[in-house]
Amino acid sequence: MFIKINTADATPVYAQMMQQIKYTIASGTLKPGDRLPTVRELATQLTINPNTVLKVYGELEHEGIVTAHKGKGIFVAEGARVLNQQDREKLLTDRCRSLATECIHLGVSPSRAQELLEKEYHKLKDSSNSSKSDSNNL
Amino acid sequence: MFIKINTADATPVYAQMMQQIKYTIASGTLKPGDRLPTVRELATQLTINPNTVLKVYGELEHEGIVTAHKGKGIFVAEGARVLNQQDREKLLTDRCRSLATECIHLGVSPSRAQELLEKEYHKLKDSSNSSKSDSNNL
Amino acid sequence: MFIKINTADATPVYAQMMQQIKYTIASGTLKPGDRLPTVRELATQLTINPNTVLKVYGELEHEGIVTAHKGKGIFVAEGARVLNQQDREKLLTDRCRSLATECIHLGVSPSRAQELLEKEYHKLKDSSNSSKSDSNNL
Amino acid sequence: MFIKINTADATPVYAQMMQQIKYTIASGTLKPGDRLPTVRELATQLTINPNTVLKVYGELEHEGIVTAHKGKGIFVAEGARVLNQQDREKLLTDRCRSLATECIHLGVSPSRAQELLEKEYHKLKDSSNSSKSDSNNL
DNA sequence: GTGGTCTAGACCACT
DNA sequence: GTGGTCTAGACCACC
Repeated sequence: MFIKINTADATPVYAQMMQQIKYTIASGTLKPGDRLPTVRELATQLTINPNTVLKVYGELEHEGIVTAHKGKGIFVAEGARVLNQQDREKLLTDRCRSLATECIHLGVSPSRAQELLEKEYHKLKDSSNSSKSDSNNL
Repeated sequence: MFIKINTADATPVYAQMMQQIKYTIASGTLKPGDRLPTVRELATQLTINPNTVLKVYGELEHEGIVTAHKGKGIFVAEGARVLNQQDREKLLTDRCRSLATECIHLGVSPSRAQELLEKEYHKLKDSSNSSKSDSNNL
Repeated sequence: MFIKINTADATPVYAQMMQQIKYTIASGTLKPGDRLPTVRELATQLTINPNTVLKVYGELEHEGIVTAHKGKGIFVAEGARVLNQQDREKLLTDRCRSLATECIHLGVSPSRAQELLEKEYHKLKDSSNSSKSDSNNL
Repeated sequence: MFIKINTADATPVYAQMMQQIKYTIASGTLKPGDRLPTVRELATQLTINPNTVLKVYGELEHEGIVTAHKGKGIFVAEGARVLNQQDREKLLTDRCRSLATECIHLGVSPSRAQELLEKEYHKLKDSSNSSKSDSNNL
């Protein structure tokens, strides 16, 4: 699979996994209805505890990104949107504030960040629309 | 003052602080020999526990990025590395990709994120300019 | 504390706890800002594992009913509403369907259930408005 | 047919089924000697695994509520207890209190819940009446 | 064999 | 001493 864990990073393992799974789905590498690796598969592959994977999948299910079916597996949700406009704005604002903070510390102009954001966004969109040339864009 | 803690982020407070201080030094905004805020200043300003700040400074000193001088304060070490523009862009690109991922999952347009980014950036800038009585400019 | 776990019940321990904590808050026995028992307290008192309590508190935080502060404790949230209208309706409809199902099986008219619902609702509301006579209404 | 499974509920499928069958018998809707649906019927109708139904019937037989006759089917046991009106109200009151609790946390008026309750009740009734070709009336 | 609950206990982040 | 992450492993519900 596609996940890399950096245990040296202070970011919790489960948070790293969530970010990367979200990315994989956003990029179209995994599409609605697709089955994700089983809890045990991911756990053994990443040499982490199954409970950690379980937590990740639980959180993703809470966010409406995947749905679990006992005895069957975990699947990418059919595009269900869960958060309302207000919550979305709040979440996004948090993220943007963090990014703005980094711009300041790195001494990079926000317009450059905006360019990069747009570029990355369209990369993701393009790769999710074309099922074939995924590998180029990762 | 430029440090902003995002409690919504899963990243621990101390890690956020370290990253931001490192970046500020890496960008050249803080130069070798510059004095950092005292433990007490930072703690009261960010409304966090002094022990947390102490830990951050201890860790930074351990990494050779700052050096403590008893009774004087904490200073940026002489050997502190400054990243070039390319390195900084690479770091920023990672963050922008994460943000783009969130945009897709939240179903929000990138232009909205760009607006928010700009808004948050200027908010941060304004708040740092208006606090002229800060003892230093970290 | 106020929680009773029935291990004979097929309902998971964590679900029983959530229901009862929600009830305690809804009834006003616990008010916004009040501190809940610590993870370890609840765990030892109910002779269950701290992780189970942690899961309960985590879920409640997800639902916006409590907020956690590291090193301080867990507190009843200040009345934050998280779900949007659509999600609320969905959740409530599920609950009503379950209740309707029980009415049918028990051979009780829905109007009787409606009466009981109204009665219980006002009991909760009354007990949350009057801080003094709580014990009577439990 | 009267059994409805609510997958959103944390209560396991088999437990929901057992409760509903017990209640139907307790209310006198199903009387001693009445025949229950076959395992296969119930499984296909509720789109669940036959093993789950098998387990439910096995458990009910173990509790002495039904008796299996090879080649004939499953029947309500002669000694099955019928609850009086008061017992049934007590059960229902518990559920109504839970629903009232949810109303408060969701910030929804009880009258809205009452509407939904009525709506769901009639939906269930209609669906059970329209399925005349069901082999029995559980 | 799949996801999910629960236990037991180590270790970390923060006050 | 607080909540939170992670591990290790048993057992259950469901397919």
